[in-house]
Amino acid sequence: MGKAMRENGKAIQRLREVGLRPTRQRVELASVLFKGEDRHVTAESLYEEASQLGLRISLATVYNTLHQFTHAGLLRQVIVDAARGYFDTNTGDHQHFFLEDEGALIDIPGDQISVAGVPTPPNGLAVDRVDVVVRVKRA
Amino acid sequence: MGKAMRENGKAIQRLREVGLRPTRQRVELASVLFKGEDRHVTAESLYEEASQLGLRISLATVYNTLHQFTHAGLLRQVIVDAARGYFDTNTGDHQHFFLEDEGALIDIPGDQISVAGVPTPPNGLAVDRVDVVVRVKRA
DNA sequence: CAATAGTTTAGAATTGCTCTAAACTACTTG
DNA sequence: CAAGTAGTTTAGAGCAATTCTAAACTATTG
Ligand SMILES: [Mn+2]
Ligand SMILES: [Mn+2]
Ligand SMILES: [Zn+2]
Ligand SMILES: [Zn+2]
Repeated sequence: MGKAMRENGKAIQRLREVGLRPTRQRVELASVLFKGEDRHVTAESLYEEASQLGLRISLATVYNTLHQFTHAGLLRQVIVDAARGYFDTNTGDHQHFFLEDEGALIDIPGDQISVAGVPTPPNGLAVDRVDVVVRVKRA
Repeated sequence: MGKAMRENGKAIQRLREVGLRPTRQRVELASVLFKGEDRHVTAESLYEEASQLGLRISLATVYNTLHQFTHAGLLRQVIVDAARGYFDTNTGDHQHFFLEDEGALIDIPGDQISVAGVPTPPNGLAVDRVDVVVRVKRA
């Protein structure tokens, strides 16, 4: 029994838990995304990576799957760049460094950073999330 | 002497100060942008507004002008939505509520909100800016 | 095993934005 | 105050990221 196969087993279980049919494409993408450490991907970068690994999945499916995983709570979206959407396998409370030169994201643990003094939202609105982006550049 | 004409006078002065030729298009857009209170616009929304006012300016010029004003320090860009770029007439230190349902921005004064515990950036990098976006939704 | 509901896909479409290069105009200089 | 020229505007083409469409496919259920 290969390593990929065991990874796929875990992915299938995970997909069932959140109510998504474990299709070949979803299982393969979940295996790639959740295999090792937390990571940040774009649709295009994940499509590239999957293609490199020999997985045959269309770009449209990568987009669909990223959104489905996000709705299911397996991923979260990070908005740091007006040109490109990022998806994050770390769904816990945390913030980001954004390396503007290379377009890379680095996690900042949620308990390390704190935002104080957020005013009460305008009437009828509730805070959904507070995002902190620390934009960094070559010194 | 009409009100618009006085507005234009101020706009011309302002453009000269930052080294931009006061062309008809730049003067008109500056008048619209800096007439009253601080505001947040998208290229499309400003183009719409100018058109409504009978100002004849192409969309390409609106894009060019927004970028030129930003480089000149008259505007700043705000990244809150992966699909659309926002420009802000308030260039001072402040943060934002983002109303996800309507795509609107509301300023939070910079002295009201504070971010503590930002870690030292990775080697060779320096903090350019710390952005806080408070995403709010219908309660 | 059907039947069916959900999924994938190629390719077209859409969106927000940038580029090109030709026409135009603000500023300089004689 | 005429050129001259450097900078500006613009229509339209082009582009990159993303979404849509609708026909082919597949996981699940009975
Ligand atoms: Mn969006
Ligand atoms: Mn886009
Ligand atoms: Zn992250
Ligand atoms: Zn603002």
